[in-house]
Amino acid sequence: MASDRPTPRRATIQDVARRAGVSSTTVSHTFSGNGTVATATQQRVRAAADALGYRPDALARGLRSSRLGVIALVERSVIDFGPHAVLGVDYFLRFAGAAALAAVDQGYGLMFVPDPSEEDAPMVAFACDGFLVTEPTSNDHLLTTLERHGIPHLSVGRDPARERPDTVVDIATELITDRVLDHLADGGAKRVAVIVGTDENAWNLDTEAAYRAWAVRLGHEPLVVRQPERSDEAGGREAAELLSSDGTVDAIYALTAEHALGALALLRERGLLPHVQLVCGSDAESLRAATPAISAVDLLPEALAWEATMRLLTLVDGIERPAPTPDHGRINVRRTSGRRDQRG
Amino acid sequence: MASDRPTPRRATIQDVARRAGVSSTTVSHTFSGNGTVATATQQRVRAAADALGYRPDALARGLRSSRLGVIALVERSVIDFGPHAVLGVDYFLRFAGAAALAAVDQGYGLMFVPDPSEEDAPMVAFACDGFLVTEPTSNDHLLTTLERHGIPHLSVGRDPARERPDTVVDIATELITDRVLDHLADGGAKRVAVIVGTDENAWNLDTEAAYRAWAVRLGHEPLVVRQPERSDEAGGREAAELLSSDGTVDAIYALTAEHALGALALLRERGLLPHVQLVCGSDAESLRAATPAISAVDLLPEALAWEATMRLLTLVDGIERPAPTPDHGRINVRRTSGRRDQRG
DNA sequence: GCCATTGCCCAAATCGATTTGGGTTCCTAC
DNA sequence: GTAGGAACCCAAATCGATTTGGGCAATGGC
Repeated sequence: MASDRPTPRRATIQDVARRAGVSSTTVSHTFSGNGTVATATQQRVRAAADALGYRPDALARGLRSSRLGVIALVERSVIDFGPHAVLGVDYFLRFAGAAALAAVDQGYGLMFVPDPSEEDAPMVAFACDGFLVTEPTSNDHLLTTLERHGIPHLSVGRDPARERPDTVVDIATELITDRVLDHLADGGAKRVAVIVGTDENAWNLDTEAAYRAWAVRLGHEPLVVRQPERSDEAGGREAAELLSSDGTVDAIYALTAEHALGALALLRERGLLPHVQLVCGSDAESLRAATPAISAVDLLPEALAWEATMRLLTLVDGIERPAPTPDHGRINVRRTSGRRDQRG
Repeated sequence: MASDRPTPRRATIQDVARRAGVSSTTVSHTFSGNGTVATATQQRVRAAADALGYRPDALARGLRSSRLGVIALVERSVIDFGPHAVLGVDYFLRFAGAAALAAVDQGYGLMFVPDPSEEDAPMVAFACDGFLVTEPTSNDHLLTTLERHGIPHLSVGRDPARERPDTVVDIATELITDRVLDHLADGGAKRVAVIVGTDENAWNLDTEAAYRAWAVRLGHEPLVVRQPERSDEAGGREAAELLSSDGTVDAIYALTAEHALGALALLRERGLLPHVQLVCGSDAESLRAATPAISAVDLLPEALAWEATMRLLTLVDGIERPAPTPDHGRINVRRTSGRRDQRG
């Protein structure tokens, strides 16, 4: 049904060679820069190529050089939970979009793939030149496979069970956590509690660790509530209920947007605003649109994606690329946190 | 730097053939089902393949059969405006995620690409077996190229300047528009106005057309405000200001989430809620989280993506696939619309 | 004048699969 | 007993590029 049209066969390198009156080797050299080709000949070749609308076949080229020109993006949460169940939606789209743009900027394509080590994964997944894995889980199976096969890869956020900082894009969780906590203290908080998720990823674990260290440093009694990521707003509400019943908590740091929204709803009902501060660990549209707008950490997925893509490509083709921005996580201060005289 | 490890060369079909004591032809036939291979031989081949961890090389296979096993997704808005400027964020991620899952489900990969007809596009973009183009613009250049080359493609939403319904996934804009308008009328609206975008895509144009037809049918005077998509909330606010100054408008249908949010802000300030109803044409987290929560059309991107992917794959490989759901657009009624006795 | 170098170009091998076009056997039917 | 067909297997061509290993002039150095 698709192929009954008189599809005009794409021009090959042979066609160009014939038309320019040279060998295919010369055509190849003209475009790749290998070998030496007289200027006049080059012009003839290019003219012929233009006339025929020649574009080299990525597959044939890839077969020979074993480089396809595509990197793979494996977004754990999206793959595992399905697109409609993704938390912090903005983060993953922004990451994927920016990574795609960055890859394209360097002449590569970006492929969205499931875990290629699974049996039913499309074979082409394995043909990718490198892999970007967001939020690896503990002892991530895919990372193990990639390591064993010597395939270039980078994880965004570390695998908590792994010690390979050379293949990790640091999301600076400790730094960010400290910043948020200091910000809350600066806003007058005497007792900060945190709501983290239950997935075994570095974000959850490192946040909790950094929080405990901070609390110890300041002589606070740590107070951590763990709620499954998928418990959504109900989970956040529940956690906040627990925390507010404590009576001493005057600031909450919730990692996921859903939990923060749930917490906000409860705080509002109980009339605890603006006394209790609230900051969310991953910014999202929904936080900005909430009433009152919730302060949140912008994880800067674009910057992260750009850095990750560039570093991965260097791993892939050995070409050094401009250093990425060292920026990491910025607090968007809204109505639910900050100095007392400035909040609602 | 990446290749100094003693990468164990991947097993080829020759290796398997040697180990099983057969020719490579037989190995190929064993896996493809072509030709005839004795059961005993098949077992030997499979055993050898397993032992060597053989997986066919997608590139080599693709070169011969000119089918890579990858479909391309071109999301116009994301490509053109960049990931952080995307309107209706949820829609595009949900679409991309669902399309990726659907493709994977059928053994294909999904590649995120920029317009491959551009000069600087990665060559591999052209190697894809089929193309999904969301929200084509008027006289979309890419669609023209694909048509000319006879490459299977589908657009989600029609190109307003084109008459090729066979390559379009219908987003049922007329139907949805009627539903929304009826819903508003049902909620008591006597005069409905719409805020549409200025991009020349079918969504904007068809919505306006359907609205005008509806207004004529009911004897209303049509009232349309066009605001650039990128004017964001300020644009929505401005439009709403214009509309409310009219005095007779008691319902607004705004297509983009940003415009709806801007409109809401203004209505709230002017104390026009709940007298003036408000519905948004594309659901998003931010609408749900707004106060009061804004009614909106869920365009069901997952269903759309699933249908589009399946239809495209049928175009690609000729294999008929299960019929998609005929469902299109569902109104999530929240606080800003509906029967008077049920709203805030 | 001769050898070495450089510039320019090409034929053939290669990448790893699929597909074509036969070859063997072996069985059945007449 | 032999022709015709399955059943089974393989060598070689093919896909469209890159890469290797020369070949042939013209140039330069001695």
